[in-house]
Amino acid sequence: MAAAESPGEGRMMEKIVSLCRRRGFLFQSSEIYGGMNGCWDYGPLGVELKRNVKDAWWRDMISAHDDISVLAGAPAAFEMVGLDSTILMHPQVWKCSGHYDLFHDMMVDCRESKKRYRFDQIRGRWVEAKGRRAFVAVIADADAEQEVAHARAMKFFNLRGKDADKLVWDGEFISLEDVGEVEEVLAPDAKTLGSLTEPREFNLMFQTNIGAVVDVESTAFLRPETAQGIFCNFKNVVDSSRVQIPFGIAQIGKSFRNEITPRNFTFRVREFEQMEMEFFCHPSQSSEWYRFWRDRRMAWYQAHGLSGEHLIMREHAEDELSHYSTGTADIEYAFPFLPPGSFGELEGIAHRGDFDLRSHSEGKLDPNSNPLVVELGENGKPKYKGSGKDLSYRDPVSNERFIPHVIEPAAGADRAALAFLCEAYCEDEAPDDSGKLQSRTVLRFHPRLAPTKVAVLPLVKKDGMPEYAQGLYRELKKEFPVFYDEKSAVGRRYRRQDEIGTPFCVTIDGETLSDGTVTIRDRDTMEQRRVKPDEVVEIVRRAMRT
RNA sequence: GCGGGCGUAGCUCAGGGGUAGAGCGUCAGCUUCCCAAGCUGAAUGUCGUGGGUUCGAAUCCCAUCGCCCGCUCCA
Repeated sequence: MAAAESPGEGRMMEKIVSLCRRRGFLFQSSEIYGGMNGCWDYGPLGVELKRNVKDAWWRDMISAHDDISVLAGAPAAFEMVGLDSTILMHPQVWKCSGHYDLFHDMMVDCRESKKRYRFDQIRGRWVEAKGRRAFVAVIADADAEQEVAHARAMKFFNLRGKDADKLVWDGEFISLEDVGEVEEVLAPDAKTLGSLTEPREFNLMFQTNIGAVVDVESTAFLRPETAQGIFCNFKNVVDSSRVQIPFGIAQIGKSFRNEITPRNFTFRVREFEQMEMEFFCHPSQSSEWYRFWRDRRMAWYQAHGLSGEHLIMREHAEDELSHYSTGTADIEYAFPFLPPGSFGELEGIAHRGDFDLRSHSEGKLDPNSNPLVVELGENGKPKYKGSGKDLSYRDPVSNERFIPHVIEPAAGADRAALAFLCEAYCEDEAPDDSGKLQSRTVLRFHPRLAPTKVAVLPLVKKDGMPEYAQGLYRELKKEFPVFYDEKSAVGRRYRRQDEIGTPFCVTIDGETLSDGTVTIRDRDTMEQRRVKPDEVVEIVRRAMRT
């Protein structure tokens, strides 16, 4: 096999996007109406791929999890349960989770410098010179803002150092929010006045209204992450399911973020599917559990085909972490659309301490406080009131009552599917029937992720081969997604299956009719061997399991 | 949101004011006992969308939507 093209080279991503469309993995949403930015539909093969990704995750997290053994690397045995919470939740959820503040900003654009600023972050001071008045805006730390403003004012009024006393400052530094005269503002990176646009609202959460009456009281948000549905149900799950700490609650579902610039195929989109798990444990063991989940999640991607150097784990440096967290790691993949050497996030594994449960109980905590305290509003009361419900946990053995710490592996299902797709994409060469090398496109999916597991092909369309093949097709179809194809030359049919990543092709030939054996062809090696038809199920099953 | 590039058949693209082309793919048939481009035949587009200029627009102009790249933003 000749050298395969690796991601990052050439027009790799264009080829993948083209293949996805041509073969029915992904289509642009609402395409017949011109498309919708940041929205993609999964076609017949794509939906199978993505569902296989989610199934593999769910199996690993929930249905195949062994509650009673102590897994390698784990501090103890643990339980796992699932959940499916709603997309619409009480508006207070997002205030206490921090999303409301984080995702809700007024922004201004500078027409001159093309930069965009958060409206509340721009401060400045009125100054007068040469009979003109200007509001010199800066983005700087409080102790440096006068220095920066002075330098900019000098430059703006075209003054020399000795004329510094001609600058007449008027008043103290104030926020741009308190300035009405937009046309007299010198934007932080501009040389002329009045280059800033009016402040515009940027809401990264999708807003809607509950009920038919539209008013402020009815405003609701589409969830920007699934995790909060888990935190809000923590008590319900504990009270109803007999789980004991340590345990995890997992959920797969759609989330929505009104990204300003959706880009890079399905990597940054406005509607996406998450696979999230919140793992609740005793604070004294949380660091061990963090390391366990971090390594386990990495191993999951590797086991499903991202085994090469395109996958990395990036541990956040100490100074990137919130003080209440003992660790955060991103699992990242070198997507072909990224510059060489850069990686895009597939999953974040975060040690979140007791931040979330306490915020939903006491009121939104100030993430910068240490120890964590409730963030206060201007009136000295909690900025966002919590539920007031006790979300602590009583250990039934020791009787100790504590607020559990949380380890959160949060993965993107669409991003994972895209990474598996990119990693699987491969162009190699294979000889045609005259021995000449021809290019071959093949998706080397892990058999568990492949949309179709087996193709059944009668070698020629005569001598009873189709009938025999159809019988085998029906038999295999009881177990897996199987494809039957009797059209055109067998070589071409092999290539078609390679291109959609079908791991096995079973061919019925003249020998089948005399001795009852079929050939099974391996997608990656293109080697075939003769087996009994009833062995096929076991071969495929085994490949999917490993 | 800003700047640049691009939208013609399922895909890759050619054409550049006078009523739409190629290759591949697809489909049908033939051939074929193992790795796509053998043979024969067929289908397919209001040239992204809307408007304007013109006797006439895929072609020129404007707007809009989408894609790609760079900024910006975002985890």
